[in-house]
Amino acid sequence: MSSPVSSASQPTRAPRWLDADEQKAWRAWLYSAQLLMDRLDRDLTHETGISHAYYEILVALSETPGRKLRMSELADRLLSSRSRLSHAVSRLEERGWVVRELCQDDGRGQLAVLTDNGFAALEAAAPIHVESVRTHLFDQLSPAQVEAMRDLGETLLRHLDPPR
Amino acid sequence: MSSPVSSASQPTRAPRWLDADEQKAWRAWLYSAQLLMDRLDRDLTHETGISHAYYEILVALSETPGRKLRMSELADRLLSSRSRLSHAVSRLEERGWVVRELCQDDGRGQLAVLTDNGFAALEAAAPIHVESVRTHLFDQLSPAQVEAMRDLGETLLRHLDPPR
DNA sequence: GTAGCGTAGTTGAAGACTGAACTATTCCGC
DNA sequence: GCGGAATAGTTCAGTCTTCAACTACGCTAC
Repeated sequence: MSSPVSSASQPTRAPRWLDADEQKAWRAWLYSAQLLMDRLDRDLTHETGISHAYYEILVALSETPGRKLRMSELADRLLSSRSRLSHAVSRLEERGWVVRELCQDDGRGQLAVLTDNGFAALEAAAPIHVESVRTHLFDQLSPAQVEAMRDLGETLLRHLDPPR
Repeated sequence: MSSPVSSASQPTRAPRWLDADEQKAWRAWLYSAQLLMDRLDRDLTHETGISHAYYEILVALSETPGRKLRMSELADRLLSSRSRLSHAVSRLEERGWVVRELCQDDGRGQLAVLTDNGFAALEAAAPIHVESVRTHLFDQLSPAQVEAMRDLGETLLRHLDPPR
């Protein structure tokens, strides 16, 4: 924004404030989302030493043929900035869970490759994480609520991250 | 966790893996939540210079009689750690939007008080933020979806943050 | 072939978050 | 009153994220 002054030529539209119901819905969604993400990350970090951010990187690599991905492709899949991913991969390299490899077809490219140690760490962590997701999410919801969650998520995704 | 070895006395239960539908629902929720929060924070930060975290502090204070709250009370309302809040309030103090005040009834206590400048900053930011929430959330959803969102949020809140 | 532009990825500095350690005050039982 | 436990809040060090600057390579047209 910039000028809070409302002028005749470009009148400031009246804000479309949220009504009480919308407030309630928004707050409930926001707080539950924060608490859930926080809880899942804490469970995972405390029980396995792997943060959820790192876990997602390992998962993405493990699901790929050859267990390797271009840095930019990986960043896109994880909704991460390239910078963030680059830092994170460096840390995972220090742990010996990932190595970087030059990309054959493109001299600019780098591949992040999951090591056997990295895969083993993921295998150990996965049951812990899935149990946590069950406990704090699916066990709390009816099948209809799960369906609603999916519908909601997909609707928002179509707007926020339209399929390219 | 600790030992990945399954013993006879304490057999490792088979992980309750997510099926394809659950995966889809979970991913859709997770990604949409990340994208939405990210988007709202960016809109607000770029257009007003106030991060969503700071904004929430200002809102909480503004809604309170006297526009002041105990640090711990504020932290609880915002689902924030005391440490995080303490840092954030220090930054807000540097901006002149909040001041700390000694608590009369409790010598250990501190009050965070919203200044007039802080209130003005909030007044300027609020229309921007509400428009952003409308655009990226409510404008995308049907009334039924809004209701489902609220139901979902409240259900999870009862589990994650049971009313004391 | 080479200039210019776009893309891939890394780096560094600054801000923000976390958990643990620390100070100061209050509460409670005796 | 007083010693010990609990509470309120801050601080520190370490980690993570962001943004902008930077290097390096590829692509296109001349």
